[in-house]
Amino acid sequence: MDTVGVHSFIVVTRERSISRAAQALHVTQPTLSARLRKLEDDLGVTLLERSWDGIRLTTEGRFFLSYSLQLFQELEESATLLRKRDSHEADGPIEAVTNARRLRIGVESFLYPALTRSMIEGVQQVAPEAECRFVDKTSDLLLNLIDCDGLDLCVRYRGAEKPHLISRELFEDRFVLLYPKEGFEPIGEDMTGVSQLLDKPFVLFDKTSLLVFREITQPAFMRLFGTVPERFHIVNDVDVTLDIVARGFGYTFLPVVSILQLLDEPLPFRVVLMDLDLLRLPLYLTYSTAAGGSLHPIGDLADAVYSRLRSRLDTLYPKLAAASAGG
Amino acid sequence: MDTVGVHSFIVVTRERSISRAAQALHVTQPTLSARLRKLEDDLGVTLLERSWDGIRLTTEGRFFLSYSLQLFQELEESATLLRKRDSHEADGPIEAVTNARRLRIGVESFLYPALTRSMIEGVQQVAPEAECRFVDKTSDLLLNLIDCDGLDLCVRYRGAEKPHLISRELFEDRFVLLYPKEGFEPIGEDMTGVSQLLDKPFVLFDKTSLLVFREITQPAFMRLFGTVPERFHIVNDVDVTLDIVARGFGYTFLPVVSILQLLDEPLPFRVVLMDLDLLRLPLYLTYSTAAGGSLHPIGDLADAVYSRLRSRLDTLYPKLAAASAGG
DNA sequence: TAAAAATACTCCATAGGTATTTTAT
DNA sequence: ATAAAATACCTATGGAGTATTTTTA
Repeated sequence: MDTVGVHSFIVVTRERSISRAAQALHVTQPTLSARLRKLEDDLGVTLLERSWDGIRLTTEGRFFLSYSLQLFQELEESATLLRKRDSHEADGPIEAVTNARRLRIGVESFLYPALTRSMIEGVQQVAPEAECRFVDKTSDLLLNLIDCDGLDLCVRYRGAEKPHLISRELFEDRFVLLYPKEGFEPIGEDMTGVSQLLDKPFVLFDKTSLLVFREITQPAFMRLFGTVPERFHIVNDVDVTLDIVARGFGYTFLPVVSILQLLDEPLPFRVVLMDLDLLRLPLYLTYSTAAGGSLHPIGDLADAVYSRLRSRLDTLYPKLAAASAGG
Repeated sequence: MDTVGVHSFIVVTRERSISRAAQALHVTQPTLSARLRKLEDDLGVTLLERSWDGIRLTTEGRFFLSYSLQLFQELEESATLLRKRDSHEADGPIEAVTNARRLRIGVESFLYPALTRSMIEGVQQVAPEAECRFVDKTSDLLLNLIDCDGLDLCVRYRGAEKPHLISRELFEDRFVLLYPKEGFEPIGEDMTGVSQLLDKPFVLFDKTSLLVFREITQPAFMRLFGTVPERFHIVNDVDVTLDIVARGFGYTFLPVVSILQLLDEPLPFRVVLMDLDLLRLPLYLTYSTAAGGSLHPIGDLADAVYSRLRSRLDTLYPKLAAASAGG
């Protein structure tokens, strides 16, 4: 698959016609038709419904469009920045990003609001002069990054066995069901009355990774309800996910750890710890002993971050019990 | 540029050798060398330093790697999901994402924590039964999305004049300089004493868009300091940016609006409103009157969201004055 | 001399163009 | 009849392979 195909698709979508898009792209209409067909063949799906008066997006086309736009924009941006740097028009920020001495730290997106603060504290303690980069990504992407030496240290679900990687288990994460205080009967530990939730939309946390949904959430739905919810809100931020539930606009379930930062105050929603085996995920601190990390005392650093995280995570269940009782 | 090139680059990075990567990819070594050369030619920069014992990433290579991994992962994921859906292995979540009736709302990343709650309130008031999708993206990407009918409504910097788009100005955003309470002399409104900050790293909020840095932050640095900071922390979340400053680990400047959600309590850092013309950005509510939106009363919805946002934004300067005086 | 990468050269797949046909109103 | 998209066909670029050379420890 090439970028001209993706770009063509984007322009066709914007112009709402292949012929018009062909003009905009300065290619002939058959050429553009062929590009689109090739893109569809590569993906194995139909993206556009062709008709005499232009085109319409199919369901698959709508889905792929959001990816395409982001993808293309990121590619364009990185290429632009690289070229500008090459011609000495830009420097500061790229130098900063690619600085080989920088300590690069990744956190699983679900846990970013909950755990990043503790990690900063650990770094400050051991390496107060270090420059840092903090990113939140899916666990899979974090593994790829650390494997390619694009990351020094990360917190992610599931361990990683590689020669140059060290993983230490932090916690066995479980899931909690979150639903609004108003408008629902309390749901028991055994999930009695859970079906009343199906009237509201499920709030799906989706940081460009619906695969997580498929692997974890979907089987859980089948066990809980025997079906998948009909209505969804979709959000790409944990805090907004929680906000929506607190406002009574939907319900959700999330890893327990991802609500850790809220447990010091009364919770604005109801919480039930879900006792399903398939919703248990080991959480690891993984760090790299490869080239990039060697400029910092990466072992000491991992120790400091580990102990900060552990002491924070140790407060989770006591706080959760208190918060549940209080609410 | 094609995906095999990017994928080749990723594997070479992981294997740390072209020959070994060639084996892993089941192609010959010259083929892989050619792919890499083509990728470098396309980008106009050298990504790898070749040597007898393998390869090393250049500065540009390190920079491009982080983009590549994300890019490739997103592409793979979208392709996988599309194919699974096509073979009826998956449905729920993709149906949900692509549901044509869904109300799709975007917010500029800088302002996501500050404004999303008000937008949810507006939607709940007018369309309590709607299913929603909330995303945070850069202003540029939001414009592309709404232009391709991938979004119904968004809050973004700068207006947008297109036949099917309506824009209403919400606010003229300004920037605030944020620095730790401990370890610094107070900085005046006229920026006296600002140079003491150069000892600490600047905290750069970077949601995959260093272009924002180049356009806005860099000229501001030149005006403030006559130079660009030497040290940077890089973070892709506004809340973590604020955390780092609060902990005395660096300083930053941000749009005023992006700290709105903190102004109800005493601020954990010091704040100075920056009086530079180049740091004034009009903020707009933009919505689409094209196909997608027509299933909702999009005009009414925009009105409700607009008035919620306006009343929230009206509290900003009074609260900021109170918070600054209190700190 | 051994391992890694680059170069030279051939072959074939395919992307792009022009001209034409099909489809729907 | 018209506007949009698909099809047929030709050409030229370029990506993949094999065989060989260069580089450096």
